[in-house]
Amino acid sequence: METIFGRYARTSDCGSLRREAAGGQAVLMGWVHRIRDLGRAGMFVLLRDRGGITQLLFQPDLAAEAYDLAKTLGPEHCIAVRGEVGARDEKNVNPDMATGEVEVRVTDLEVLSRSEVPPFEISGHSEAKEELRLRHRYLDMRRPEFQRNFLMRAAVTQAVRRHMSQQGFMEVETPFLVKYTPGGARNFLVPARLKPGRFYALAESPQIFKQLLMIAGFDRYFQVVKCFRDEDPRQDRQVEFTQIDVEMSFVTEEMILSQVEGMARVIWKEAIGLDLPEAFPRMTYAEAMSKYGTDKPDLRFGLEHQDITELGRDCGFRVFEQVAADGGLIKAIRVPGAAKVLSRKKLDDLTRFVQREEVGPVAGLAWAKLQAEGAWQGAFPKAAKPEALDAVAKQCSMEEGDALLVLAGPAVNVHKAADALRRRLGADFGLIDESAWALCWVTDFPLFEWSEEAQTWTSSHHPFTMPVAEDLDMLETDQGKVRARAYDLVCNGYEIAGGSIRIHDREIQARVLRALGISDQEAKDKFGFLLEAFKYGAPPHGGIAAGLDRIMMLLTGTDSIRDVIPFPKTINGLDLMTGAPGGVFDAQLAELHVQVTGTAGGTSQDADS
RNA sequence: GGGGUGGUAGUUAAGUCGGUUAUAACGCCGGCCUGUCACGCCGGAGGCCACGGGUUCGAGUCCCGUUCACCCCGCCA
Repeated sequence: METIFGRYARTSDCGSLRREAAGGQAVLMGWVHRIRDLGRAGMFVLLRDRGGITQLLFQPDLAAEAYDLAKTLGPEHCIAVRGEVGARDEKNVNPDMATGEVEVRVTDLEVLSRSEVPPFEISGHSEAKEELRLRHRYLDMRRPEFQRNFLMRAAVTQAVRRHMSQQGFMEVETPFLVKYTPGGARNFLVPARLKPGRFYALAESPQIFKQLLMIAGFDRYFQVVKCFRDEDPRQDRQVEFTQIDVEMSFVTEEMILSQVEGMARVIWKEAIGLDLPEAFPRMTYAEAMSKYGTDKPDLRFGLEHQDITELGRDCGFRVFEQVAADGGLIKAIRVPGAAKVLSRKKLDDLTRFVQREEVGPVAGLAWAKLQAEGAWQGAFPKAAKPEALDAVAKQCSMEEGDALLVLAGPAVNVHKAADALRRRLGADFGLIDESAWALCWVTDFPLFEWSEEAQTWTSSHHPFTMPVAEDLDMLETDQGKVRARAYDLVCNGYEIAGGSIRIHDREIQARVLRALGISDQEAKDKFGFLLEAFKYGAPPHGGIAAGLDRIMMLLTGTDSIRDVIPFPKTINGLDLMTGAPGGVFDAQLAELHVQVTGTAGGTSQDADS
């Protein structure tokens, strides 16, 4: 038997052979996916590589030596084979396989690398625990679904680069090691060996640099770039993640939004062949909060919130009257046709759910059912004045057989609880169209948020966000009402991009910084270089950053961004495969002039214990 | 920082009220099988019940702590 590797090149990958190839010679290399030994009939081996899976046939009559060697194969052995492509008989065709019409009748087999029995089945159907899969990430990534995800990601990234370049954007790299700036996300810190006692920060985004690129006259910039944020990871958040970062000069919101819509169309087309609409619907932040209780509403289903605070003010139902009097919020969700389905037990369950949402106190969950012939059921309708009840029913468009769920309490809590409740109901009642792509712009965010902790106004977006022109007068007087020229792109309940028009006017910038309680000296210390740059003819500019990981999570239909990041970290920020973050030796710390005090779980002395 | 769920064979899970030798499926190993495709049949091996304490005559099971994974809040665009 001839050796194969180094002597023959692969004739194709394992996903390419079709009936037309029958009769020809094939050389394939890949991993043993599955083995079916039928004794004297021969041995079927599924060979897998990035391209797909091909069935190999080993028979004693065909090639005794190859057959005997094949008997020693095990799962995940890496092999090379050579043989004739055979068309399968009609009755042996496997319609579920892309290569199901053929098989390779192997005459030569070379074992390139044997494999121990892997810790979990790559070809299997039962999912191993996440912990184990992350520890052996390179094995998990062998699975065809994973390879499909990453191939799609690569295709999307390429399509974005191609499209953006065609649109006149230039790709520019910005530094990761940057100056620490307080506010916003917590930074990872990197000690500067050459300047003892000083630290770099890992960039949480290229924000300031892309603005400087605009001042530099680059006009249109984009970058596919890693960002670092030392905050607790989540299903849709990692400490390091990838943004498609975009900035443009001489633009208005309209131009940026339409540019991003074009990019999104390219992405969806490339990834799943879908044509998104020319323009996406828009709603203001105020509308989103009012109807959905969140700034990233899932628009694949209804169940909008109704604000019935005014109707509750003098309705006869004590709880509501009290909340209205206290300046709280009352929100109702009409659940069509749910009067029967929402049993007492189910309602109790939902009550526990909204109170368990750790959203702060809400006054429980009131409910009302409209039965046949206008008969009401529930504590609220029983206590409420008839005219108040009618008004509520009218506003909520109640029909017979509907149920109404009502939350009352402090506005922030009610929004949060009603958002959670809406999503829960949507899922429970199967109202979510899983095949839908509900993209939507949310605009007119508040410029500032009050921070209880710091007892000061903070930027909702960042300090360089341009206020809406007609709100400028309120910068000194009514900061909470000032709207920002900021926008988010939301898809199916996930924020997938966010950006703003930036301030290019030094006077407005100074007023915003003052509103944030940042003194001139402080501003100079923190981002003096940017303010300095604004002195030299800064063009009007704005931009956006899209979360590539989240977009890929949605497009691949996976439920965590971990599934579209090759080497993700756990919820504790650990890399279970490499053991990062690991300890370091004292000598390294000494060189950095860094001392470690608290060493919970591992000392600095035994590196990588 | 807070709340929740979980960790039992290589894997996924079951394990009753605290009580004999800890089950099953898949995988693995050996054998059989002339067309399988999640092949099938027969047999076999495989366990520090996450870790550390405690209660008890006796702990996989109860209690306390630790740790890891996942979900949520805080945090984070």
